[in-house]
Amino acid sequence: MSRNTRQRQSAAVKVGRPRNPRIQQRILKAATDLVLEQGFRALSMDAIAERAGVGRMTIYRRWPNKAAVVMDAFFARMDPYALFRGGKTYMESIRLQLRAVAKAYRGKEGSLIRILLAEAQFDPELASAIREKWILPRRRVTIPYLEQGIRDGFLREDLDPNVAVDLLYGPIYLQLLMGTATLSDSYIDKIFQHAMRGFKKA
Amino acid sequence: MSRNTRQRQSAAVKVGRPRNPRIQQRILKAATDLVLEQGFRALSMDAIAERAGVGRMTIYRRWPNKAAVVMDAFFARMDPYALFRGGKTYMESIRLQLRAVAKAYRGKEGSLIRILLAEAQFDPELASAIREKWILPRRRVTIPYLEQGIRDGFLREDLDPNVAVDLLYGPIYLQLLMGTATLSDSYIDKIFQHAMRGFKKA
Amino acid sequence: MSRNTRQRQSAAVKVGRPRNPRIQQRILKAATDLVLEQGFRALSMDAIAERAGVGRMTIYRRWPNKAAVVMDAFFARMDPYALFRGGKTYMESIRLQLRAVAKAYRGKEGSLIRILLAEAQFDPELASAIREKWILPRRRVTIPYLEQGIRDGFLREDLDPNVAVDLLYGPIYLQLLMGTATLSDSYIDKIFQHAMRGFKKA
Amino acid sequence: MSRNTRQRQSAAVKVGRPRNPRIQQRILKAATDLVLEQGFRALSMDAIAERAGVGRMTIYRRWPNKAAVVMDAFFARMDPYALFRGGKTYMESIRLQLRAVAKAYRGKEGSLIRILLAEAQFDPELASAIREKWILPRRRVTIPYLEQGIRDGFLREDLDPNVAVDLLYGPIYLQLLMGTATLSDSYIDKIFQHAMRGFKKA
DNA sequence: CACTAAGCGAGACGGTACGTCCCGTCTTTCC
DNA sequence: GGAAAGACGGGACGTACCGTCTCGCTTAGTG
Repeated sequence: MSRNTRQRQSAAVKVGRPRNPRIQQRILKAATDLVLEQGFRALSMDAIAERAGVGRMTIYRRWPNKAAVVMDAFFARMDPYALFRGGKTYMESIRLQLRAVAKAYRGKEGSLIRILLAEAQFDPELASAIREKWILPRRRVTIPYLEQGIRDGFLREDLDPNVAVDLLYGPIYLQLLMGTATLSDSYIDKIFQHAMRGFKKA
Repeated sequence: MSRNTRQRQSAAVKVGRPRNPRIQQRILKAATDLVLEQGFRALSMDAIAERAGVGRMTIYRRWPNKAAVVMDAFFARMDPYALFRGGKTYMESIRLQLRAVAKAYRGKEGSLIRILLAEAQFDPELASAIREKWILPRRRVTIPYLEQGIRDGFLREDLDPNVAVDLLYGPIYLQLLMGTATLSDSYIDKIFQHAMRGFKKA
Repeated sequence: MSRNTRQRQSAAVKVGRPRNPRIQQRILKAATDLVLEQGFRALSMDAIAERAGVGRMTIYRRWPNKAAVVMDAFFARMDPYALFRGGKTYMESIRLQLRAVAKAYRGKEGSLIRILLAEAQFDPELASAIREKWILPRRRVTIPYLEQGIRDGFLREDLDPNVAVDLLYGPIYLQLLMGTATLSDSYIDKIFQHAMRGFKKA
Repeated sequence: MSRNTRQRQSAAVKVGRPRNPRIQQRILKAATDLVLEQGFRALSMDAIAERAGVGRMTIYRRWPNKAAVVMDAFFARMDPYALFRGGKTYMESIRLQLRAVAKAYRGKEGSLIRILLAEAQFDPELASAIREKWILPRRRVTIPYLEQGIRDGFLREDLDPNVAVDLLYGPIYLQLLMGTATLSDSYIDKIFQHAMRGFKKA
């Protein structure tokens, strides 16, 4: 599986007969554009179909509902960012991964994931899909870094990696959903720094 | 009963002529029950009205949409928890406040606030209402504690109180929305402890 | 009972305690004005009440529904025309009565009676009220004239007075409801003349 | 089957895409049944839709309001009666036409046209539709007969055909709306006879 | 003359129907 | 045989009135 995972199976799209991928793309683009231009409230299946110049059935043949469409639209965009690695050190990799996520969320992907997270509160299947396909993969990459850090004696022995990940990612999602701050790189760096050093004076 | 919430105006309810408060309560109870029993998707104005034994107009006279109803239902329940203080020290107060929020979110209030946060992604007015009336008040209490901690020499001088609050509350909302962990007291304590000490070995 | 029946009991108004007659008039005027200005579709109880500067209950205290209000508004205006007599001969009296009715129907009373006849199709009580209080009184005056005409040898022996009345009044109501002609005096005279002479060449 | 009603377009139904005619019939039948069973007041779009086993939108796609539905239901039933001809003489044809109308009005069609005439008092469009599509066609057939009768020297030279038609049809509508008599064949014959001979003794 | 009973405005209330919008399925027609 | 177009059953929306009710305020009539 290369870094950019070509031939990736779509996240939510129904399987079956091979379907015209051009149409798929038109639909995803239409959905994305509509969300960005008019917000999720204006995102009806009718609207997507009309914008994509497509029959409604053509959408339903591929996705079970509009959340699934948005989810695929999100993954189509997020793929390149997925599981980014590259820092010189473990902790640097974590920081860069945080930055990568934040950068994406600052852009169009932020609008999409916000919708997905919102919809997921009403749709357990969607919730589990997001968790399995988006949230957990990032954790699964991060946690071993932290464990390695502990083994290396760089991080505290009593660090709970799961809790640590929550501390790092929690603020990002808080900002994403509540908009109390911007997900700038410097904000991410502050989160990272504060988490590393702790609040208490040494 | 918190120190400063007497005579509190309902969060979202429209004002105007005096209205029968019993009916208000019946509506909020009906809405809460329906949400908890059947989820937000089953929560229609019709359903609330029928369950409450009330005409639909009676609801619309008070709230502009069903999210506002749920918001008031949430505030009616959360009032006692609001802005809890009581720790012996500043930091203890923060920890207890976190616990109080987590405790509420473990119960029915969690279902309500999840829905509200989700709806808020589609409804800027609701988003700002939640931010102003629920999220920010907690921050406004917490930040002075942190500032005092800095002045007292207990917390690092370069601590950014806003970032610190995000680190403390972010994980709670992450768990609330993603359900990757339970908001147990011990989880809260871990969050608090990790944030205080930092990840790095001293 | 004089010709113009002062102290007339209102047609449909509920009895009971004496009520302020000024208010009654304001309501009837408001109802009439609204019908004439905006048509019956705009005639809601709310609209009448608002226009009359009156509470809705004040109307319901007096009339059971808005048709009854319109009916009283009609009678208040039609009273002077009621059972007009005055021709030198019997047949002349009939003709003048037809003219009087037509004249009223050309004016505001036409709008009111049209509404009443229409509502009466859905409301048997109203139908019978109109029949008893408006239609039949006119017939009861006309038929003896016709019978006298037969006895006098002026009208055919085999004339059926009921059928004859229908022939005279039928066209008026047809025009009122279908608007295929205007209820001018000359139209009435033609009706009368045609009915008297018959279609067939002598 | 009348001479010139083939390919007749439905009276009020909206055009556009071809629609399922079975559904159309189900709707009209449901509407007719409901009117006859429970009266027009019980005739709501909801009730029609439910009775017909049809979504409300399906009705609105075809008719702008319930009066239009009833109008089409009326026309669907009245088509066979339309513009009946068949008497040996002109006057006989007129009489038979009157009888045909009266016969229809004695039955279910009477209930429908009563409702339509009533509604038409509140709905100018409906009024003009009834006038153009139902009332006037009958007049347009009758008047030439009368004119021919005049030319043939059978009817008076000073007969006004329009007035004459009013004399013949007026009583039918008077009875229909006021119910002061039954529209029996013998009543129709009396109307016809009285109109032909006139009231005055020869 | 004050008191009290009612009439009154205002409008909240439970309820029904409206006409619209969208969902997810189905059917028709074209390519 | 897939796709566009859109009709279809269904259900929620938010509005408009209905007819009833409950509030205070005004206003007569009565003791």
